[in-house]
Amino acid sequence: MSQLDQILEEAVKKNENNKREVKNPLTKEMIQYQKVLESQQLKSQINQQHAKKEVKKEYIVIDEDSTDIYQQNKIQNTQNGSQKVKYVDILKQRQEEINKIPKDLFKSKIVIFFMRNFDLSEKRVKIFAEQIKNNQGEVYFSIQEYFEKFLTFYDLIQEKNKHILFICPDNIKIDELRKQLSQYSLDLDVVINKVVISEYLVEVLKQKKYINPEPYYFSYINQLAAQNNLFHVGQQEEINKEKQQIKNMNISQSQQIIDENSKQLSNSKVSSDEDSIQENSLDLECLTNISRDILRQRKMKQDTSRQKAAKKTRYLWDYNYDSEQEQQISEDDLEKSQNSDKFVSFDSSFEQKKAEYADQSITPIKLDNQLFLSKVTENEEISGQKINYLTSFKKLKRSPQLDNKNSQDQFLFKISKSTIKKEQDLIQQNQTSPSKTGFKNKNQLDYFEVDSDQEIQIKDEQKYLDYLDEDDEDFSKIDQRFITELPNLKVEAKFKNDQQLKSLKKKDKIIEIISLDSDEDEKETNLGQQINDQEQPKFVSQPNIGNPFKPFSGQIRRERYWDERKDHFICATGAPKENFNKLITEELEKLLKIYQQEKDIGRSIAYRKAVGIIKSLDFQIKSVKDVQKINGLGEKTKEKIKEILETGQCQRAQILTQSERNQAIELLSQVWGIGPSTASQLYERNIKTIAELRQNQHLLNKNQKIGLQYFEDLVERMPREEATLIVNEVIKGFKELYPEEHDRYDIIACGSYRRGKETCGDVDILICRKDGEENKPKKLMINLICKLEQDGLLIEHLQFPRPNQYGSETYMGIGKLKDGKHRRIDLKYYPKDLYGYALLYFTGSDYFNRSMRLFARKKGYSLSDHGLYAVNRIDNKTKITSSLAIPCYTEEEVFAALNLEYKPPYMRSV
DNA sequence: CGGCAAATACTG
DNA sequence: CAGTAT
DNA sequence: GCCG
Repeated sequence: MSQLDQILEEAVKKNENNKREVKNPLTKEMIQYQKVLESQQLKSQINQQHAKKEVKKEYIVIDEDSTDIYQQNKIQNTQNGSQKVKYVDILKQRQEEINKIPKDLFKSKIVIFFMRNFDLSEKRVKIFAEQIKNNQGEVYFSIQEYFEKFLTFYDLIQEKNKHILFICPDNIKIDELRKQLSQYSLDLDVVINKVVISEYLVEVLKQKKYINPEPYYFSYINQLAAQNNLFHVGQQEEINKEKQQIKNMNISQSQQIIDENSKQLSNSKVSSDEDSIQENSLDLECLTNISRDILRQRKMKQDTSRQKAAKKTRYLWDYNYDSEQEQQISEDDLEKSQNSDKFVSFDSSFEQKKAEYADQSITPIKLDNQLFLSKVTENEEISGQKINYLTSFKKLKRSPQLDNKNSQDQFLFKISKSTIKKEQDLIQQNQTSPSKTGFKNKNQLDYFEVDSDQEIQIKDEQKYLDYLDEDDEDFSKIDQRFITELPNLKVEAKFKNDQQLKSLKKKDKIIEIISLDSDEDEKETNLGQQINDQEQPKFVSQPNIGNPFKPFSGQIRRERYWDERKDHFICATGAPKENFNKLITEELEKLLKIYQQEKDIGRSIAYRKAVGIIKSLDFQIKSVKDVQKINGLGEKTKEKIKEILETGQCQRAQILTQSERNQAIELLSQVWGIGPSTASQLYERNIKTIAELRQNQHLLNKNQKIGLQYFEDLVERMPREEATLIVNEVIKGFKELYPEEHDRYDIIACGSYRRGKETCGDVDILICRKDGEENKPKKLMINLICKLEQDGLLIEHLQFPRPNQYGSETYMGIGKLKDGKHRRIDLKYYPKDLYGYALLYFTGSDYFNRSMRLFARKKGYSLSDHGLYAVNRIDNKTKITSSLAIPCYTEEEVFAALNLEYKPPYMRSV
């Protein structure tokens, strides 16, 4: 039995377990059909892999002449003679392709290329430029170059009405573009419809309606990929035929095909003994692909059910979520409601694309990412050059044409041969895949233990590692197994004792239900107690398990390295109760606010950090020398501190806050739903005060209008006592709603309230099951909200809870006590597994969270309100996450997992 | 020079 | 899908 | 703006 069959069978079994399979024989046939399809796919993949071996040098031209590779290979190939034609063809093809673009597109136009990080090859740009010049157009290779030709302002005015076409790389950051343009007093929003992204030039042109939407063009890179059989271009009919054939078969026939295929599979394995490792690794790749497919299918199912739920919620939302009415909603109603203008369409973009292309008799191309990547990466040794293939891969992924929302996680990562071997041994030993359903006994976990002497050297992976600034430590040896997505490698955990295993089992509901120990039965603490200002509610106490992931020496070293340096992070030091440098932080916060408004992310982060650092000091700064050596405060900041110490204020801050524009923007962005961008847009329209805004409400959306309506109340911070009253009101409502179950839930006010502040901007209320069980009454949140609305607490709803993939729900609204003012109220429900993470997150402060997350990141984890995951970051945008979070049931455990000292909430006000 | 926390929802 | 807001 |  091949490994494929095992996986498939497992998937089928899982289906059975999940009661998805009906006894209807049709379903069985469908599964069988699926199996056949998959095995066919496998076969074709293998064939392609074999074919790949023979023609190796074809794919080198991905990034043609931007590097020397092209030249090198050109020479090689010229000597070789055989492949020369290929390159000539490509050049020709490129010319042809460009010729297809309507000539008058560039006629008499000014064309500016953004050459920074350009992803069009120089040759192609030259051809473009030539063509433009032939059409009486003007070409510039930077905005600067364009503006340099003007001697006087008068000259510039003359140009005003000319049409400028910007061509820029598709990886250019929109902010950068904006910045560049603003240097020349050009507003991005005005020119944006003249910006053309290079790689999908024609696609974009089509979308922007510059040219007729004729399907004559596929972007170059796609063609290249198509040449190399990476797409199924034009094969769709054949595939459909084949599919139809398989569908018409009966089970025994299809079984034959499966058998045949698996025979071929095993034959191909035996045939080349000398290359056995590679062959087997091939197998593993296929396995990965297929298991990923299965995962994807499962995810899609989840998605649809989630979409349904979302639709429903939306329906309820727009019909005042009458719970009686809800029961009567029929599928038809939902369908109708979805089609009405009122509702957002949930169609994925790929489906839309498909529909768009339907009348043009084009089948949208689906990119086989894995295959593509594997082909591309294979060439890295030949090239001998450092090319970021992953980036080019991502470009493909981002393509509007190919984009498919469900195609995330389709990366293929190299696994070292030794790892693969270990993996194979494991599979042979166990015969079953210890994937998520695995962990049948403790022994199975033990194999994950890696002796530090057996450290595996991996050179290939080096370039993928983004490990930091290291002189003394070589982190490149970290074993990639830690992050691999192969089903049986998903989690690599080693457990010190039974307790850890138990808690993980419990968390993931892995298999059997564990009989609860006496110590866990005891807890009945804090049930329904009133929130006490000082004493924090305790979750059912769990053994402090620390971090069960103790993977490899490289990772251990990495963690140690950062542990030694953790005093650079605020989350490790915390803030004293008192702020000794109020004057300084206040002034710096003014600057911070302004930079935030101006969207200067860099500076605002720097100032946020500086403010955090100063808040964390437990002494008063008397001279600059006191802060001389602190990491994070640079020259400029120190200058400003000096100025504040001497004059009591920062001149720059004063000047900036006094400007009318900044004042207006600050005022306007205090309205809930209006941020700096909207505020500055409003300012451009000459709206400077709330009264003026009230007269121009047509410019606002629903939530912004609500925010504006209660503006005067909402800008005020409420006293702590009022927040307590609101929380009590919510608890009271919850008790009345669920008289029997209420004491199983913790209802905690987080945010600045929990940090012990005297005033609160809003009330954050976290609802979480505390007795370790997890079966939430359906519609808990909706019911609670309705109830609170009936009680007169909630006045307006800003955001209604919707189900998300983690099972958490968030509600945002505006409430009011009798005789009180309107206040912002957030209600959040989190499943019990996320209790610690959620509490940590909503307690803040924002900078404390950032600092802690950054620390986690440096150590090789990813921290969010959904868990602490072991991750590997391939580049800054791509990360691979272990599928299981490190189980932390309380805040303390999160701190412990990161080897940080626990900080009580009042110390987190940085 | 590139990065700076992470994730979600809504809008147009 | 980018942008905005939280 | 600061860091590496």
